[in-house]
Amino acid sequence: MTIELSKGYDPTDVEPRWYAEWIRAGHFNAEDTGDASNAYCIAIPPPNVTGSLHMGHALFSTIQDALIRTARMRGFNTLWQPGVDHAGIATEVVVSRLLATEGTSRKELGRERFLQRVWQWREQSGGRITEQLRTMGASPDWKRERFTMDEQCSRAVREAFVRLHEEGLIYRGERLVNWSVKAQTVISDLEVERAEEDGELFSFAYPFADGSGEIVVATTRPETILGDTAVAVHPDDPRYKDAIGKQLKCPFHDRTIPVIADSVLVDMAFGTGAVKVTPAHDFNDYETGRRHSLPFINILELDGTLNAQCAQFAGKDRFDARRAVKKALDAMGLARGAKQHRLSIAREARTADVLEPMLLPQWYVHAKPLADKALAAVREGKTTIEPVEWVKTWEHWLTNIQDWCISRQLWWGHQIPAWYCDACKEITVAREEPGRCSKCGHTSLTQESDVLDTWFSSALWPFSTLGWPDKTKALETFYPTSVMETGHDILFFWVARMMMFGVHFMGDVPFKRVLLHGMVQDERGDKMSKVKGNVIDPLHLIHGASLDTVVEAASQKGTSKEDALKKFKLCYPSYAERGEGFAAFGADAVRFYLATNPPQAKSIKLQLRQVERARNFANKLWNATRFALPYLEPLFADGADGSMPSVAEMSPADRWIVSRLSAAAGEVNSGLDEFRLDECTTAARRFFWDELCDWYLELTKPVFNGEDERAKSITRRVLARCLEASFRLLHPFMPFVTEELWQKLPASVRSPRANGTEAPHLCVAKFPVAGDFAGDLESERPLVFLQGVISAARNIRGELGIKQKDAIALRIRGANEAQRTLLAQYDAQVRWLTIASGVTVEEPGPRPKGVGYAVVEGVEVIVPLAGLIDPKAEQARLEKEIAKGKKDLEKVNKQLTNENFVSRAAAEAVQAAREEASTLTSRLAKLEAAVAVVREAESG
RNA sequence: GCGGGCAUAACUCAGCGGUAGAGUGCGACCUUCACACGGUCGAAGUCACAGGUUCAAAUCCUGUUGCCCGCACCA
Repeated sequence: MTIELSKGYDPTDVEPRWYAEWIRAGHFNAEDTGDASNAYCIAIPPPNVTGSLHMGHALFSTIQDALIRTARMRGFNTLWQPGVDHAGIATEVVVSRLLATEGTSRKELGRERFLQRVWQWREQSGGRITEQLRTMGASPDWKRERFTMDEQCSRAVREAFVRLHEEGLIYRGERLVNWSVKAQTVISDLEVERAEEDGELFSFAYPFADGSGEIVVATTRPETILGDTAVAVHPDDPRYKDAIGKQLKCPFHDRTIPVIADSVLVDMAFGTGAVKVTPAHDFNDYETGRRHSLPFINILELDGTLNAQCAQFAGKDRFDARRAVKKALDAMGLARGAKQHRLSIAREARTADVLEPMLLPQWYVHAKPLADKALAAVREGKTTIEPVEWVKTWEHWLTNIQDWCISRQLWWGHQIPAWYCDACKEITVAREEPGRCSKCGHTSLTQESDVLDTWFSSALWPFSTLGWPDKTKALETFYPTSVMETGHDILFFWVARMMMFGVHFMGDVPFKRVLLHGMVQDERGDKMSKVKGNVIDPLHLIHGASLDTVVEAASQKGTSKEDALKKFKLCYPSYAERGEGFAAFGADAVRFYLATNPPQAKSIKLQLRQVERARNFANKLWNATRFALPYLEPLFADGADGSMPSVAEMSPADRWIVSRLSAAAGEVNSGLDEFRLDECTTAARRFFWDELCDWYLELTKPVFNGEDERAKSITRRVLARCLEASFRLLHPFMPFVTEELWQKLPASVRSPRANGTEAPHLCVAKFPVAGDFAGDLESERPLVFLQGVISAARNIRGELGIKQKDAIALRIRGANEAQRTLLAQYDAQVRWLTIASGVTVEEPGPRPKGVGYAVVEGVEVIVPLAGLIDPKAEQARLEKEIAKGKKDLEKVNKQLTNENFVSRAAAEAVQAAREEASTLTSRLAKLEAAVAVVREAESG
């Protein structure tokens, strides 16, 4: 039977088919064996349930799936633990928007009905990201999919909260926090997004209460005057020496505030050197207030309006109040001008709301003791962080860690398991709803309405997903997990917190290696954002999309077509110049492209043409197989021997390609182990394209078209085995096309699983290692010589402009016995690859005229084609060669005439230089003689 | 201000002590029996700058300049 392949590879047909087949076969399922020695596990950094696939997801799924598939092929009991997190704020925003379109709201529904609605949304739309990961070819154990809000994870959350509380590591306290008016919740310092914006610095005067003058202060938030409880100056500032301790009159209140001296808060050189202090609404002022025991006056309601303490401004929105305060100060004659000012503004990521520092009671995790353990784990080498540069960042953050504010004023999330006694106000913390107050025994209790920060549940992820707090077989098998792989931007959010909780609750680190990758950015190195209009949807690359579709997806909704296109062209100049959208490149191409970037590069500049190049590579795999299959036909027969021939049976070409395969396998393996996927893809691509296709395949053509059945049989097996091994090596990076092609190969050449049993699919076949193939540099040498001869002849053809249709009569001089044998053996191949009518091996003789001339390993390559060769072109070509040779020789001679080099350098280095010098000298002599003949011919 | 990183061919990046590499792009030729999503050949780099260490430096050290990323500050 002959399998015929279509002319080009079409991923849209192949990819979904194999994914379904792998799932059907259950290959992604891990087993809770209890045997940790053979286990390999990665817990997915859970994507946001509201999310849809972006380039960051594409990158992490590419990297993690490559590691996971490799481990699986190597025979490990492999678990990639999937799942998503419940993304408190983001989900409430999404569902609230949905409610708005339905004419209702969160408030109107009330907590219970709102939560029902969120769950309904979760069922309907919350699984998109996991579907998209399937499209990428990701191979987690879907049977174990977890959600941070499911029963198992929720139980872990309650357990963790209660234990930490019992240990005194969770407390409730009133501090200054970041309040989002729009999201109606507090957020932690880490989630604050700061950016420079244009603002205004407004100056006004505080008159002294005794009428002896005034102090001018400046502010970007004039409305906070209403909460001022002091004005600070620097103790060493001569301007204000006498003012310290005096009272100032508040413009809108019947109260006075003191002038205090504070060297921490005040920078004498900035503005007037006097600072108004609003302890309840500014982080620095808060600290100042504590240092000086100032009153803390809260001026804001939770909805962003000014409260009853704010005189005539009470009830006004914060931004209206700002304008009103300025106007009022102006009217009172206290305004002292305003100027433009760049300042950094803190916003909430989801709503872009300006955050307000406010004094509110919240729940906190006392982070220091946990952070110390996390620090120790890395210092002791229990967990390694790669690339190592990040260790310093890690240390810096963990040694300066702040307590973690874990309460959120949301409904969607894990409601804090704390109950307030309606009688005595005592707090009872418990795993399950307590019947009575732990202090007074009263039975009327109200549960804390706040929920926990989403990251609290994410921090438990590496073990809550494995069944904690129960002692499970899964934990026994897979904890600590092998690797945590994620973007470096998430080091603190996830990695540090997982480490803190893992070490604390499990007594052991949650992962042995932390691998951090960079950010995918646009072609120019800018972060992807809809505002910039440079967002690329990975699914468009996979399935194909028109330019209109691509451009529309790149920008925010509502951007005009022209605008969006302009932005796209700006951000992707080298692709946009074509004015085309994307062909269906396929998931393999996206994966392979992403894997060609060094993972540790801080930014990966998306080069769309390279995705196309990766697609072309998939097509190359396809076509090489298409070429080979007809010749492999005998291997399809029952009982056919598809084994790799022994070295003794192999031709020099066979030995060469097998040795190259061994080298490639070595590089792919070390690249995987060292988190250098770029090295894997480079090595595999080079082997397959530059060596297997460009050389070996071409060399087999005369064999397959010849009469030597024995040679055919050996070649066939070597070729089949090389293809088969290539697919195995490439499978972690291009799972679909390799599976498709592997299945087309004769069963007799397909490798078994690592344990020796039959592999029904490539995704579980043994991963190759260098030692599987006879690798030996010495055995490569004959082919290197042969390639040198062929390349030399081709170079002469190309540079002298010899037409394709003109066959040359190649002459080789000065070959030794082994080289002659080789040339005889590969006569047909040399003729085929150099378009020669014949190859004559001859003794040295008088230098011929009117020929192209080259020297390869001391052997002369002569291309006689009188009449077709332009002597001037040949002379120029030879002179170029000579110039290059002279330059090289000069360099080597400079070394050799340096006594220090000869006496001090390593013996091998000196020896190599000597050999190089002698080779170059003899080569130059021959080339110079040849050029002399050309000159003579030209003049005569 | 503190910390980290980068500077190599037109572009994106490898290399990190022993004669400068890849892919893209560019130029020429080729629709010869797998592939034009292809083949062959070619051009293209004083490896940011200045010192130092070394027999030998893109590679190690110091400094300078220019970019980038964190963290802090910004009344």
